[in-house]
Amino acid sequence: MKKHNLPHEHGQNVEMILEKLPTVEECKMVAEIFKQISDGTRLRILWLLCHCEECVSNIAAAMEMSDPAVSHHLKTLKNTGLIVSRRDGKEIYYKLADTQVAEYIHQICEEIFEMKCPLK
Amino acid sequence: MKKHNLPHEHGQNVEMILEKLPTVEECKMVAEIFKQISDGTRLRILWLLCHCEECVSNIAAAMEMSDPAVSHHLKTLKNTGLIVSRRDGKEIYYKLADTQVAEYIHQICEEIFEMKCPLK
DNA sequence: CATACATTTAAACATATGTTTAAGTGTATT
DNA sequence: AATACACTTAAACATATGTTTAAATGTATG
Repeated sequence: MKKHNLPHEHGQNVEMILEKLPTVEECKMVAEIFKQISDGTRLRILWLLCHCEECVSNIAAAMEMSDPAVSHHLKTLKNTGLIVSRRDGKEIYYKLADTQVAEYIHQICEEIFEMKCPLK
Repeated sequence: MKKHNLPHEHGQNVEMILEKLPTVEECKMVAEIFKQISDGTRLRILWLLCHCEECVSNIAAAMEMSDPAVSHHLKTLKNTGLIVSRRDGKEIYYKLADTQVAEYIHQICEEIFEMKCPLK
């Protein structure tokens, strides 16, 4: 239980809150997940993979982006464990991972898009 | 309704899904929100402001960071509308904004920390 | 086994991001 | 009005990130 020496003392009980403050390491880990959907392109790719399994060329075509650019994003999404891949012949298919975190991010995507675009 | 000419045709009905694909602009907007919690430091600051209203010096002390660094993050959080500020004398207090999106991000923070740290 | 296709890797680049240091602004106190 | 305090701004910097182009890898097909 670390003692936080705050320069100012106001009425509130901040010490108690600071005891529950997540550590720098915890925050880094969690932020890493959100970093995946902090880029418009990658969020869009992830949205697609939340709704179907697709190969790289098709994802690239849907995004109107180059294959290497898409491949790069797929790699980071995969490294974070949000998506998985399988090879079938010449093609490699990507889709959302079947994990608690991935499903949670999926849910967040659905909800936040509804929130920002209430007319749809 | 745009026609997406995909290079490959697999069994699934991707066209129907692509019609619902959020636009580049929508994704950029939404990603901008997640960008706020895609940095460990900023996520930690936001966590704190989800739980109390505090002045810059105290936030900086709690984070063990310099005032300007914290001030910079507060500015971007404020620009995105996730936090608000008020001056009281010499000090400026920041806290979570009272909006649907801010409350939603708050909720996400709580849940994801529980998810990543099930022992707490 | 040579060729074409699907994807990844690597190098190069431009841009964005987070932090520091120093200077500037605004508010209270004497 | 001079000083101290709280905070912001600006400049400078290092690092990270996203994209392109070209080359490399892996897989199927004639």
